[in-house]
Amino acid sequence: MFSIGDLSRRTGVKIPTIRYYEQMGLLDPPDRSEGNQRRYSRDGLQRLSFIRHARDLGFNIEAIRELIDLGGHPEKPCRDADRIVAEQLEAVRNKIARLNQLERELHRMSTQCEAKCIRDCYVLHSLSDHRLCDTDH
Amino acid sequence: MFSIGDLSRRTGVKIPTIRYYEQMGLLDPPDRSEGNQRRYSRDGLQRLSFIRHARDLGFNIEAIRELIDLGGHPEKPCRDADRIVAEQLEAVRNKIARLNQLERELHRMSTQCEAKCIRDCYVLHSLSDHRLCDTDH
DNA sequence: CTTGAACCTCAACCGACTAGAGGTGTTACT
DNA sequence: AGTAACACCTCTAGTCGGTTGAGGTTCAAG
Repeated sequence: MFSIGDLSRRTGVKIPTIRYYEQMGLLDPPDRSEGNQRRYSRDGLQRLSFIRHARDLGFNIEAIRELIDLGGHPEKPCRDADRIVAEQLEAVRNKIARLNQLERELHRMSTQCEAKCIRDCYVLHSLSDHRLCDTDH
Repeated sequence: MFSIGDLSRRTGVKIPTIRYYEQMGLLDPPDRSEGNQRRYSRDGLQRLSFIRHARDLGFNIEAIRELIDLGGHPEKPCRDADRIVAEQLEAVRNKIARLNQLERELHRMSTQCEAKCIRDCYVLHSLSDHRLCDTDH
């Protein structure tokens, strides 16, 4: 049996976050000690590791709930799990594309300013005037 | 003079968001009509465009506040503006690096699963077992 | 003068936590 | 058995950057 602190140390998930996951229904309410403290089984630990890993990969709480549900129905086709991952992959790729645009724009801003004072600062001018931008955003 | 709706249409910033920016001190409280409705000058419109552009580039409210303050002191050196942009550029690059890792991992998950049902689904197995990952996250 | 769209304020909500107050349980050591 | 230190409990409120809705007022066209 593990205390909430044990789980926290083993998974790297902070204690209040573990309680939050319980409240959100991602973790089943564990047994309690005589003094009402949470006592987790090895299953509870594995479940939390799963959640941690999924969060690290950027899945939101709702998606994780779905993935957990799927895990409870081993006979079902894994089409749904594939779909959830595919959606997440697309979301990540979109973010990357967007951030690459921003990176170019910011890099351009930071290298083109040769002014000595704010009055002529390229940074502030390009923030004020969209036409100085490369990409449309 | 522009109404808040005019500003919204011209900048693409939603009306409650404009009021929120005012509350956050990014926009000066504008004049009001007889009936207490906001009436913006061309300056107000430009200020909001500036904010919109900076938000699009990912600057947070605090950074935008700093940039606006800098704009009010044209004689100062633009070192501070450069620093803010450089910080943002680094933050964006870090996010990109992280998302590229996730992209690889998710892509691997989504292509390696050839199972027909959840029991053998590679997706769920790799979420459960960190050792199946390429990168450390 | 009326109608309907646009506007006002205020409060609550979103996601995914984090922080703090005020109180109780557990454990190691004497 | 007592005590000190630390871990844990619940509950509330705060974070960021907004969004949503209720309930009421003003504006502009016909």
